Amino acid sequence: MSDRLYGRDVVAVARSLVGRVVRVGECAGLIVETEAYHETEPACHAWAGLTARTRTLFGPPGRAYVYLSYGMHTMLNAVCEPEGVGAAVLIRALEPLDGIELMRERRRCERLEQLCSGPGKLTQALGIALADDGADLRDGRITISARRRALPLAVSRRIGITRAVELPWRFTAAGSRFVSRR
DNA sequence: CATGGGATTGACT
DNA sequence: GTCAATCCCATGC
Repeated sequence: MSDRLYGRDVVAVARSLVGRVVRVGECAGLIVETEAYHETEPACHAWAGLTARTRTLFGPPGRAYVYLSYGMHTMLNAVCEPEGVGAAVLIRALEPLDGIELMRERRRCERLEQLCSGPGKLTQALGIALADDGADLRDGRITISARRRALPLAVSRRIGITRAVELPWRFTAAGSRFVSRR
């Protein structure tokens, strides 16, 4: 089941995840922005091969790959492609749905548009930590819905990277006010 | 073993 | 627009 959704081309999965719902406890949000990363391009952590940090990336699909960015922000990814291939979809922004007051407290931010409008923001809002690395996204603490809302998709280049910048592997819900950058 | 650069964010000029 | 916070880890001597 999770193999059918995640164990295939990472770019297709990145497109497919826009419009699904991420839920952690009472908090939930609609995915409005994703990016694909694959071991064959140098922006991907798997580019350097299997290391302690990227062990989860090369593992079975449908798990959470959670890592620390800039020493302070945790990033949530969904591991994709067959086991042994290093690839994942970075969840970059959510439209808040449930548990909004709790997310406001965690983020110390009132504005709905800014609660989950970035990969570091949404993990803080949802309470996702490094300990969630490797968790199963189907029946673990973090879930991504099987159902998906059909949203008009916009394609663009990935943000915040210095290598393989030309790849059009960023997918956003067209016109959404909740994406990290327009 | 020392160094430097991030799949970022928020504060500040 | 610029910049620091903060730490993991890849790279190079």
